[in-house]
Amino acid sequence: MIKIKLPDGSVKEFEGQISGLELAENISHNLAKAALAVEINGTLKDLTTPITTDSTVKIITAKDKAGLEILRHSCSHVMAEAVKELWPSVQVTIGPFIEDGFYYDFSRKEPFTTEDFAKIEEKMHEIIKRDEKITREVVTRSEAIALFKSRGEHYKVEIIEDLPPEAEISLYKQGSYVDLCRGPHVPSTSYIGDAFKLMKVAGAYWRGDAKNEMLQRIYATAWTDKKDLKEYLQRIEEAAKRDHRKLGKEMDLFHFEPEYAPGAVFWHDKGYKIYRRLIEYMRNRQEHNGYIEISTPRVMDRILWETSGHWEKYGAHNYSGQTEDKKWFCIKPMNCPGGLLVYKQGIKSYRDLPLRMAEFGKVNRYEASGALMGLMRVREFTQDDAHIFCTPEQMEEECISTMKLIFDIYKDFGFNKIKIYLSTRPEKRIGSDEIWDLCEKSLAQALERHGYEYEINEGEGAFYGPKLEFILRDAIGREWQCGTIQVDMNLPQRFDISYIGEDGEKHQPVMLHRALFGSIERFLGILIEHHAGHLPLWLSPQQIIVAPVTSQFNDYAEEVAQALRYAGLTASTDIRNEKISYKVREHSVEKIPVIMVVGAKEEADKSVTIRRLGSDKQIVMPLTEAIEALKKEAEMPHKYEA
RNA sequence: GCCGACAUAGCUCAGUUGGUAGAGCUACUGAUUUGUAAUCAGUGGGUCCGCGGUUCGAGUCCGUGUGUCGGCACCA
Repeated sequence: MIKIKLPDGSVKEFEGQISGLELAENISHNLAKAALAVEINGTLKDLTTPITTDSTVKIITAKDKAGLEILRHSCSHVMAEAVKELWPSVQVTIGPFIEDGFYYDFSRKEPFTTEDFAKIEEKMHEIIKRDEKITREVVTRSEAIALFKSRGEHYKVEIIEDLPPEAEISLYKQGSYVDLCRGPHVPSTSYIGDAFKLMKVAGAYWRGDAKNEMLQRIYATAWTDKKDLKEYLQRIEEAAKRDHRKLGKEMDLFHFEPEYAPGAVFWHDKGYKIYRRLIEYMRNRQEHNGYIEISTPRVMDRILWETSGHWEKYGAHNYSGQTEDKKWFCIKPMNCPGGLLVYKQGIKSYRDLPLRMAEFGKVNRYEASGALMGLMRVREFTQDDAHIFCTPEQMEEECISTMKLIFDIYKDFGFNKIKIYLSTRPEKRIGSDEIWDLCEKSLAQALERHGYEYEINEGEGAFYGPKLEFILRDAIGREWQCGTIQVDMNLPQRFDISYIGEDGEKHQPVMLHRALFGSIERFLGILIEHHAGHLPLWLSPQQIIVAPVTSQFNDYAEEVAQALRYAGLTASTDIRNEKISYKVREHSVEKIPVIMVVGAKEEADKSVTIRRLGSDKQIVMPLTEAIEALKKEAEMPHKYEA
């Protein structure tokens, strides 16, 4: 007699062992039809797995996140089977589910083409129609190795050989296809349905290591039904419409010169206005949070980065060169040495700490050519950098207040969902383990004491210290890493900085590196995509266009624009001899937030007709009222008067 | 950097099996005085990414360099 507890709290009793499928059938016929897998005491298993002891059991369907993931994983096996049927000499490697779908990495000399996609998809539909049973089998290590060797699957053999000795080795079979896999999977191929699509082929290193061979990765998306698939494809289209590279051109914000300055931004008037506005905002917030601001040279002797350790680790990614006097200069790739040199001016007392030293520093890094991506990844960018020098006792409080500032600032830009990662010591690092222990512990403590949820990124810290990373989620659900706080006890040591403590003795301060936007360029790109170009009024470089209906009202249009400008708003007139619909269209494409149309009526009663970007409603109101409302809306959040 | 695709007018793109480059928008000129996402007509506009090769002949084929895009690796 075994007892099975179900998610609704009810308990069912059975004479002997029972499989997930039989259990589902026992609950309801519909559930049995929808069942894909089963969760036994918190572990996902195949539907056919026998339940032999008292257990808590949940039947997994495509409605569960886990169900959809299993479906995708099974679909990746079907794709691999299709590829093997079409090109038997191709070797398979790994094929996990991912967000929105799955991929499979293949080893094959000839590149896969998009024409191959149609063939593969057709074969997959065929396999699904065959409704091949998917079965699990546990084998010994030597049996598994022999099997995959005989099939010429050398990557699989390598995976098995690297498995820990105690690992259970399971095979999943469907038709003539066998894969090494932990599972679970759907019971047979027909469960997968037809809501999948091969998306793209890309290179990927075997085991994620650039030293290894490059495989061909086929990405695909898979859903429970066609409707979800269609929605997903529309989501991708929507994301393409928001692409900041496309919008940047349409809004005339910036351009690149791939020939002369790859990865460096040429800011146009409007783009630079936003850029300056972001700095103005951040400067304002920092000044009111006890920061001072400095500016240090962009070109300095490379000795500084040899001292910091950056040269050894990143030398090849720096811009540097020798001058006539045989010195090696380096365009700064980060601002820290500059800040440290400013700190070293004069003697610091414990009374001077915490010393929060900000710098909007332009830095250059020779990023790998393949890493460049619009404003998101560039070779020349501006950090909203700051270095906080403090005593070890102040460290936690400084981390907390910086975090509070970060969340508050992101809120002003419309980002409310923020993830935190704690990145710990990497393999290649400087400093003793004792220092690392202390730094990591204090960051974790700061987070936990104040109830922040976070995840750990093992080994992803900077080479001089652990870091907190702040990831924000945009309007269409994409995640971007922006802010960071890094605890550093190594550079203070290397640059030999100190303060005089209450005891009259010299002590070494802790250095926190922090950036909130991260890079102004990148943050601006994220903002464009987040708002799909519809920037809030306070960030818009051109807030208002006043368009007269005919040239008869040019004077009144100018009068309106003048009044708006007096109120501190950015307003221009469009007195071109064009139809009003033409002007509306053009300024809408340029993402101008407010279009004011003026004609006889408006001139007569000193009013304006307002059309807001993204709406086709027309609102008539007195000019004075409009100015007051827009002036209020255009105020920078958290603006403090000096 | 690696794998793959791509590079044609200011922009978006077409260009057959190799035969001497085209559309729409933009710009310019003129007409039109217009009430909320493209008024009409005319005129301009090209190192077909660079270099080399094959060929009687290359935007088209081959090699190479540069860059862009999609990923991977990297991200102080």
